[in-house]
Amino acid sequence: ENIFDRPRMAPKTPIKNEPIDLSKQKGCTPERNPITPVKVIDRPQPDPWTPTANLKMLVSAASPDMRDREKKKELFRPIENSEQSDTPDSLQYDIVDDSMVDEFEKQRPSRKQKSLGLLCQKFLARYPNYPLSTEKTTISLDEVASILGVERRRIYDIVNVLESLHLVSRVAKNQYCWHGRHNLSQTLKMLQEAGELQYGELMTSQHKEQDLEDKFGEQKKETIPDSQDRPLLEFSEPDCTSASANSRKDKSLRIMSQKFVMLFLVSKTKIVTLDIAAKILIEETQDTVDHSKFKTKVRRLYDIANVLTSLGLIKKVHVTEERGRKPAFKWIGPVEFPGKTDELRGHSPTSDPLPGTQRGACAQYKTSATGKQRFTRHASFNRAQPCEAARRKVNSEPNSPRQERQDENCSKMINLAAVCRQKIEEDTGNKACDTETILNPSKNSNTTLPFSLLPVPGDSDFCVNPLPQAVFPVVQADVPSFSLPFGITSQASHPSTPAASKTENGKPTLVPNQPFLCFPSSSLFMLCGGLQENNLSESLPTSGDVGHRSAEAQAAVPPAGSQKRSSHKCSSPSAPVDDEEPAAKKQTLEQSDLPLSLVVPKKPSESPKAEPSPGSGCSSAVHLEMNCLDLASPAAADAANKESTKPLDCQEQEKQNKDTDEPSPGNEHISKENANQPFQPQYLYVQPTAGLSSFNFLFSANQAPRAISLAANQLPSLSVPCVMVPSAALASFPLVCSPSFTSPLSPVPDGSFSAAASTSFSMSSLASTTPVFISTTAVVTPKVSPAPSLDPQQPAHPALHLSPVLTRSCSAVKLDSPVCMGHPVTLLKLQQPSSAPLTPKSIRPAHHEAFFKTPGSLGDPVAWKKNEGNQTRNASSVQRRLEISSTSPD
DNA sequence: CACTCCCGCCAATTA
DNA sequence: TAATTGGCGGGAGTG
Repeated sequence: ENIFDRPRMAPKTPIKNEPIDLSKQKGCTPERNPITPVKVIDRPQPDPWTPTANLKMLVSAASPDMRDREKKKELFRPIENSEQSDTPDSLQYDIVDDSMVDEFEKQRPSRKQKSLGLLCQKFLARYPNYPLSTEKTTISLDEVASILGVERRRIYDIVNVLESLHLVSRVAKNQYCWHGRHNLSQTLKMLQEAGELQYGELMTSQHKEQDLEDKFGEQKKETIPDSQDRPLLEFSEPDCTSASANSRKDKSLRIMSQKFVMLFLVSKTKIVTLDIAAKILIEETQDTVDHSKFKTKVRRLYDIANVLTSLGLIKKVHVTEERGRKPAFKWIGPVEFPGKTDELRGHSPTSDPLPGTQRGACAQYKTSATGKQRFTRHASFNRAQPCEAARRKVNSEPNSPRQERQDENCSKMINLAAVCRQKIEEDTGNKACDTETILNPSKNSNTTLPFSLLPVPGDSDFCVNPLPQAVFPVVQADVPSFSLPFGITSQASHPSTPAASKTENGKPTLVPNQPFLCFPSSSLFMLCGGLQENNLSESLPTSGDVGHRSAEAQAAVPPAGSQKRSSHKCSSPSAPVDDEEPAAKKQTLEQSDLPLSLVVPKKPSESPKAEPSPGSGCSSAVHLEMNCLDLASPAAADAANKESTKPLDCQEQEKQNKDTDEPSPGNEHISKENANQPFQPQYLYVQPTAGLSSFNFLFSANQAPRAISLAANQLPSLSVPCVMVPSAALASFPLVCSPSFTSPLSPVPDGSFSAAASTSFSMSSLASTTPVFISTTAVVTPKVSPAPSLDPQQPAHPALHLSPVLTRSCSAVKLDSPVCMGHPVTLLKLQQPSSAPLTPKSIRPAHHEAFFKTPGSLGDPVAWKKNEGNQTRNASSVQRRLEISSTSPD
């Protein structure tokens, strides 16, 4: 809307909003400026000051001015309104009926028009969900405020929440960097983990009965008044370094936002009532339970909820309890995050492929394990290192205030994550086992994990280890031979493919299709999505799809969806996806899920391929998400979407569009937008397994427009979009990256999109690579000479886990594929979604950073950070999964 | 009247 | 010290 308006506005009066805008605009944004005048003009001048204002504005577009204008605005408003105005918003641009319009519209933009939610949508509309890695979009608060016609204060409300989810990071003073949803799954995953630690208990109990409140209250106070809370808090903050510091921080909207999200992620029902949330969030605890405090908290929660709603992560619902109906919000975002992210860990310092510089860039990302990464605002670059340290330790010391805090938080997060991981590891023994979670994960995987790979069989170690530290490593492990199931791919594709593709949202298609390759030892992975993906598809069996969907439904509501899921699950092992819980339903996830499920089925098929040997092979499931990457192709996406699935994350927004395919899901889901992205092809992800160090990924991402195109061209020959190569491998192989790329590559991958880079990669890689890769599909592979390398059968290694999540996924896998179970099957899943891509993170960051900061600061930290970034990106991209179970091919 | 939540004062932080 | 951030809560719009 805004966009549209703008144009018009410019000329005229644009803006709906208020004069303010105009004024601002004038000053600020040149863009519009052109006309800006209008308002002024129009308005009668409102004021004397106008002139002045103008001057000021002109003089400085700067923020200060902005403010003034705000004040002025106020003045103006009346004027404007009276004048013409316009309708503010959208109403109509046309003022055709001036009279009518003016009167009505102008008057009031109505409160709704000014709502934070709407504002947030406008804000989000300005940036792509999955920006190319290469681009780093910077957001100028003043500019945005002026463009959107609101005071800066409001922008802070939005940005703070977005920052809590890592969709943006603060770069400098009035500047934020837009990251998009690439990292969203990771972030969510982290939050979920953290939330489980902190709130797990509560939620569980609470959920059961919805009355969380009551119980809640009780529990909280009794049991843990603090304990529970605290964790989080701490989480967020390190030690508390200073109480003082805390004070503000703690309350911070950011933290509240994270906690709020955690509640959803932890909640089985995925529904959280405001009052409960408020109670929980009032850390203070019991003491002050003041009513006023509660009230304030609720206000803030509304603010947060509005933003989250705009992001498509939650939706407003009402819970009717005995007492009556209460306002509540339901999580409709992705539920599972498979991949989790180990990203952080993954990167080991040394290994990082990334160059220091890049890292610096990455710094923003800081990756912490999960999401923490926040970047610190400005300096983050530097911080990268610290982060790492922090993550290890948990608390980082605060260096600078904010950053520190963030860092701290991160660190806490990290710590938590670490803990989780450890647990996982421990569990690992089971490795595969982990089941439950896993299951979910699987579904989720899309979302979350971009890549989760699970190694199944043999790799337990891998899996495990990886997590803890570097996630990636796993991969490295050895996968001796990697097996790729090319065949699989193909197989998969056949059958369902078509259907699948469509069915789902498309997104999957890719995934399934994708060929994935693993190299055993060397560890290479490739993922391909084909452009074609659709076709290819391997689609998994449809059923899978179904499952997904159902899953979605389930997630949200057990009832409807669940069945399906379960069934699916049951039915097909592969389906792992489903998790039970799904509560997850998160749409996004769900969406993802769907795809997954699709995938899943395939998996089986795949598996055969994959499967390498148990031990040896890696089985991993990788999920890739592809984000749509691009949004660019929305259209496509849309089209695709419908069915396709996938894209999920990215698309959540889109989701809506889509509709849900499924019935059940339908409910809410609609949102799924997933779809779209599907087309996108693939993503390349490189997982770093070893935290990068070990692997390099290459993605081709089709997705990106560019990429795609390229990919297409080039790829065609190849089917594979992505390839992963272990670092070692790289070394060995020339192809990997061109030298130059190498390092970059890794990063790139995620970025995949990043267009250029990735592209290049692909290309280059392709060319060179040949040796290396793998394509999944036969077709694809053509070039693949490498195939040989592949060894399909060889076991792949699973191992890529990145994050704990991964682990889960792994487990899930197991579950899923019972089939597999016996065998050492390996599964590969790729999730595109955000999560997976751990590796990627690094990549992205790099990009970003590079652009921005880069300066020296980059240093090491950067590298890993980059990784994170990359991952993120990856995640965002559409997810796709491939699963392969070695064993069960068909 | 209850639910939402906009608005913007003003303090904490930063630069 | 000035500017940027952002907590906070009054109170208005909605239903």
